[in-house]
Amino acid sequence: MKYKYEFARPALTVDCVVFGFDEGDLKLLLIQRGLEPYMGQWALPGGFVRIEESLEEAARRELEEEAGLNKVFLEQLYTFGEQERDPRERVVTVAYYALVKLDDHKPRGATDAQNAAWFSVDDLPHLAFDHEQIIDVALERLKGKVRYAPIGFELLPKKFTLTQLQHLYEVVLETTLDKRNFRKKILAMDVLQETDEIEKDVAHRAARLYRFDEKKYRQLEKKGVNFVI
Amino acid sequence: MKYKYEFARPALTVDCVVFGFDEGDLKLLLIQRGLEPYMGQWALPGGFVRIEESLEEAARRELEEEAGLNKVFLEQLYTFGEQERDPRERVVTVAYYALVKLDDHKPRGATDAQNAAWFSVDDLPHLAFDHEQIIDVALERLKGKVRYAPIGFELLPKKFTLTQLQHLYEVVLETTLDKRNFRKKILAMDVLQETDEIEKDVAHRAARLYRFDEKKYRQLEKKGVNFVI
DNA sequence: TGACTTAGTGTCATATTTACACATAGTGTG
DNA sequence: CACACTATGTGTAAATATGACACTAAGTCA
Repeated sequence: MKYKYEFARPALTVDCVVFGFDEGDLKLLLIQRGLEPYMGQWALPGGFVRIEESLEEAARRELEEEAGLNKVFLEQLYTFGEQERDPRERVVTVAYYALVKLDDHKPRGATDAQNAAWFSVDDLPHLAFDHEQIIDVALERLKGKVRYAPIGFELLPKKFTLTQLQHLYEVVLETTLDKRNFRKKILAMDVLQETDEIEKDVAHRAARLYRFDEKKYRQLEKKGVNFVI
Repeated sequence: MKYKYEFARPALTVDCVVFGFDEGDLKLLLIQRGLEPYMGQWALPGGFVRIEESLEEAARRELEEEAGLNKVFLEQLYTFGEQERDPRERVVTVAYYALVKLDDHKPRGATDAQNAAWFSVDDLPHLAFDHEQIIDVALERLKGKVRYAPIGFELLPKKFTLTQLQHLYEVVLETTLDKRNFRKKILAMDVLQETDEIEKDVAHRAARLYRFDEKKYRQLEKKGVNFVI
């Protein structure tokens, strides 16, 4: 007990809501807890903030340590500080959400020191702490943000078909979109680069692959043109 | 030094960006610091989170203690946790923003134990800590939020003219709006209640006063109708 | 070769947004 | 008391954006 303070201090943690997208399904990366409390239960990856690291550094470190993820899209979500959110003591957690290209990070085997697995957002296990509530907030944020910022691309492979992109928006926004209107709109925004490649290994006509043209997007953004689905 | 922990813990504070609106000007409530560090400099109202209170409770307590404000619109903004943001030691702050009806809370005299004053957002003094950065984030948030949620009304008196409302939007969004189009749009949303009163003490034709009809807004919201300027 | 699956494409009706100007009401002044 | 001043309050038309809708084309597989 080396650290002494005049006033009681809450513990400070970070937790990460990691989104992936695969086969038309929005997924979350969860970790099976190896320690009490809630040992054996699924939870968001996260852990204590060290005194010498920033909050985002802590979140990135935990993602690396617990899930082998690095260089992902990461943004602060919300800070949860209710009294009873941790049964041990007062713990305040700064939640982040991450978007990862799922095929770069295939489900890790159950052989990991900590068990990590992807779950479909509409088939989640019961979670530790207030992590279900954190996920609800993250889903709302994702829904709100994806329409006005080109972050959906963070969930798709570098090259993707327009149909994949449309399905992503449909799943996140919990709606259906008209194919022709969707294509018209997204192509009119002029932020997609057509590649000369097409899908592989599909049992039907292969679709053209596109990539998100970030450079062009930055230029358009400067001009005040904005991205809206 | 009664509180002892195995690992070092950052101190945890809350800071509040308090917005007001007056005479066509967006204002911020600042406090002149009575203690080191940055003694005498202007800063956001805020302080340490007590171990037995939630984050929002802490923010509301500080608003009451330092500015005599209660029952204001308050929402979490962002959590700032960079190493060097406090010269004393590691301090993580959860920032909130508040919207207050300025005429309910007239500028307090310089006689307060702590000096509190309203400043126009485009004429701010140099601030303590990273508070200028926090304000930048708050302004962006306000700008983003005011268009899609009926929070602008929190900054106006209960009864207001359409011109006041328009000016508020113009100042927050840093743009100009067409009078006829603005009125058409806001009235078409059907969330304003016309009163039978008109402005007083103006040296020109007095404008009709309206009030925001929160009940009606909730109903429309349920139906999926949304508020967009 | 024929069945199957998904890709890819255009038009028209409707709704929304934008641009734009003048008569009216009330105050203050000479 | 009339005239200047200031801000209120109002409608229309053009341009743009959105939403509905169905068929041919390309490729796989049996």
